[in-house]
Amino acid sequence: MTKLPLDKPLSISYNATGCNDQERMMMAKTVQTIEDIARLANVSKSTVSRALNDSPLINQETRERIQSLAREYNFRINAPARNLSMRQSHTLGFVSYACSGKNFSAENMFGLELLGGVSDGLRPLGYDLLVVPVEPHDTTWAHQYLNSGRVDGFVLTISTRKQKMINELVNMGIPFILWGFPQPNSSFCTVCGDDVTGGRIATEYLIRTGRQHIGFLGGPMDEIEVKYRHHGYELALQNAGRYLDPDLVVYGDYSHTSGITAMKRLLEQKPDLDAVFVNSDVMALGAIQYIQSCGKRVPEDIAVVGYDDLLLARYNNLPITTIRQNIPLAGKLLAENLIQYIQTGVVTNVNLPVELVIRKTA
Amino acid sequence: MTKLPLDKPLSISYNATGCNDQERMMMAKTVQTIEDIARLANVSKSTVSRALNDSPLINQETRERIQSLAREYNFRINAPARNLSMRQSHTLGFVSYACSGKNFSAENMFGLELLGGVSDGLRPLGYDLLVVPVEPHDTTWAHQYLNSGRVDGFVLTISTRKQKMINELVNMGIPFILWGFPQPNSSFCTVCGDDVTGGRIATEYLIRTGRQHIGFLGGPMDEIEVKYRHHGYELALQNAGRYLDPDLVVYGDYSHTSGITAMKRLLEQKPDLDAVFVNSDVMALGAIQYIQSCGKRVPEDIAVVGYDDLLLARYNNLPITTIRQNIPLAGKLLAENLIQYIQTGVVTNVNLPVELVIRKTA
DNA sequence: CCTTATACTGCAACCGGTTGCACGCCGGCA
DNA sequence: TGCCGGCGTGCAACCGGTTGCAGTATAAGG
Repeated sequence: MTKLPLDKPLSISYNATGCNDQERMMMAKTVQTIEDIARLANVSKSTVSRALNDSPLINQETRERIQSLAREYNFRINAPARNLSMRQSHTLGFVSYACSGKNFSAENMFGLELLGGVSDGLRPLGYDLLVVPVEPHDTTWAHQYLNSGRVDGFVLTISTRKQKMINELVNMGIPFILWGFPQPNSSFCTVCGDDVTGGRIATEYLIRTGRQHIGFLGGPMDEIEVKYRHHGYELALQNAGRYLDPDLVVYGDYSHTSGITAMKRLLEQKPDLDAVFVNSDVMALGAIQYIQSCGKRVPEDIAVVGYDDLLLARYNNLPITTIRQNIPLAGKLLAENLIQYIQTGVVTNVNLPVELVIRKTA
Repeated sequence: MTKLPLDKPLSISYNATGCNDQERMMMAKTVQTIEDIARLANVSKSTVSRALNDSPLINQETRERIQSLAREYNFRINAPARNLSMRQSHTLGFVSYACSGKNFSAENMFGLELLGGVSDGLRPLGYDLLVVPVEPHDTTWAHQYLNSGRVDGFVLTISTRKQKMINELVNMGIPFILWGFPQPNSSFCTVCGDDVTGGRIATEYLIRTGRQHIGFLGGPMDEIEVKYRHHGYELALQNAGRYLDPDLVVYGDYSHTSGITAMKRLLEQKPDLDAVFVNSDVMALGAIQYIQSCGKRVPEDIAVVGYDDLLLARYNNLPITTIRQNIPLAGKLLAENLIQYIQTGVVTNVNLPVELVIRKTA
C-alpha cells in the first residue's frame, strides 16, 4: 500500500482504498478495531488512535478523514483495551447494600433518585456507572473493585455512608465522593444540601402563614443533616421570638412507617399542633396519612412541609409543599467532582442551595 | 531461578521464594499482576492464570499453593485485561431511560426493586451490572455498548420494553432478556409472572370472603400482562357464576395518581362496589387513599388486593393484601438466564408462580 | 531397556488499544 | 549547498491477562 498524497480530495482517498460501496457495506460489520480503520485510511494505528482522541499531533485533514471514516463504519472503540492501556476504567461505582431490600425500595427513594441523577450526570462525561453491592460489614469491596480496575472511584449516598466505612475509605486512600457533609479532620469530596437554610425557610414559611405550634419531625437524630435542619428550625423560631418547645420535636428514620408513628407521637404530645416540618417527603406522606386518619385536614388543620421534592411529592394526589433538593444538579456534581478528583486530586465540598416549593399541603 | 521439586513440602516452597514475612508485607502493595504471583511462586504466569481459574491442567498442590499466595497478597485479577483477552466483559447492562425521572422514581418502584434483584442475582455469578441510560428514540445504544465491549447483554424491564425497541433488538441480534411475555414469532429470553393465575386467585379470594361487587383496576390496557390479569379476573368470576359487568373495569397507568383517579371513576360507576383488585401496589396505595377520603373503610367497606408485593406493601401503615411477585427470584433468573443465553445460546422463557399474601386490606 | 502415554508446565502469540521515541520531509536561513 | 527545526507519522513496546502448542518428566507397558 502506498501512502496517499494529502492534497487529494477526500472522496478519492476513499476510493483509493480500493473498495466500492458494496464492499464497504460488507466490511461495515467487520470494522471493529482501530487497525481496520488504519488499513482503510492508509495510516498506522497510532495515527488512528491519536486522530480519534483529537491529538494535536495529527494533521487536521488526516484527523477529519479518519474521524469520518470511523463514523461511516460505525466504529466503537474497545473499552477493555483502552481501559487496560490507560489504566483507568472510565467507570464509577455506585455503592449500595447487597441485600437489595435495603436500598432498592421506596424507603430509599431519595437515594434512588440520586442514582438516576448521577447516571444522567455521568453520560456527557463519557463515564459509565456500575452498581456496587456491598455487604454491610465488609471492608474489602473497595479494593476489590478498585484494584481489579473495574471502577475508578465510588459514589456514596445516604444509605451507605456510615461513619466507620468512610473513615476506612479515607485511610485506605480510596477515591470517592459522598452525598453529605465534609468532616473537619479528613479531606474528601462531598456534595450536600444547605440543610440549615432548608430547615429555616420551611419553618419561616409556616410562621409567616400564621401557624402557632410548629412541630419538627426529623430523620435519624444522629445524622448531621438532621441536626442542621433542626438548627434551621430553631433559628426561625428564635428569630420570630417563639419559645422552643421540646415536645414539638420528634425523630423518625426517613421511612414511611416512621412518618406515621412519629406523627402519632407528636400529636399525642401536642394535640394543638397546627403545622409540622417533616424531614423527608416519604415521611411526610406517612404523616399526612396519619393526620387524615385522625379526621383532621391538611393543610387547613395541620400544615405539612416535606423535604427533598421527590417526584412523588409533585405527583401525589395532594401535592406536597416541600424543600426542594436539586437532585439532578446534585447527581451532576457528584459525577463531575469525583472525576475531577480522580484526575487532578482536587477536593471539592459543595453545598447546594435549597428552595421552598409551595404546593397544597402548607 | 530454578524450579522447585514438587515433592518438597509447601512451607519450604514458600521460603524458597527467598523472602521473609516482612519483605512479603512490603510487597503486598505491589503485587498487582499474575506475573508478580508467578515470580513469588516460581512458576510461569500461564500456570498462575490456570491455577486461579481452577484449570484441571494444573497439579492440585501447585494450584493450592498459588491460590493461597494470591489470597495472602490480596491479589485482584485485572478486569480490563481479562475482558480484553476473553472478549467478554462479564458485565450486563440494565437499560433505563436517560432522563432519569422516568425510571428512578416511585412510579417505577417495581422496576427499581427488580434492578436490586438483578444486582443481587448477578453477584454470585461474578458478573457486574452497568446502568445503561437510553434516549427514548435512540436505536444505537445497543451496538454502542455491545461493540465497545462494555457489556455482554442487556436486561429490559417494564419501562423500557416498548414493542418497537424489542423488535429492533431481535433483528440486530442483540443478546438481551426481558421482564415480560415472549412473542409468538420471535425468540428471545423472558421471565414473567403468571398473571392469569394472579388475577384469578386475587379475585377468587375476594369472592370467597363474600364480596359481591368486585372491581378491576388495571394497568395500561394494551399491556399483555394486564390483559392476562383481567382474564384471570374474568375466569374467577365466571367460575363463580357471576355476571361480568363492564362498569367494574377501569384502567390506569401503574402510577399512584392513576390509582386515585381510576378508583374515583370506579366508585362513580359502581357506588355499591365492595372490593377491588388493583394491578399494582403503588396504584393500590392511591386507591386506598381515595376510598378513605370518601369516608369508607378498608377493608370493611371496600376490600383491596394489590399486585407485586413491593416492600412498601409490607411496611405500609395498613399492610396491603397483595399478589406477590417473587422479585428476588425474578432478578436471579433474569441474571442467570441471560448469561446462559450469552454463553450457550439457549433461549429460556420462564413463567414465575405468584402467590396471594393476605394482610390487612382484604 | 526402550517406547509411548500421561500429567504438568512453559513459551509465545494474541486481545485492541496508548504512547515514547525515532524518523522523514519540508521550508528557512546562512 | 548544507544545516537545522518543526511538523506529522510510524514503529514497537507495553498494559495484564488467556490459551494453543510444544516440551519435559514420570509412569506404564512391551
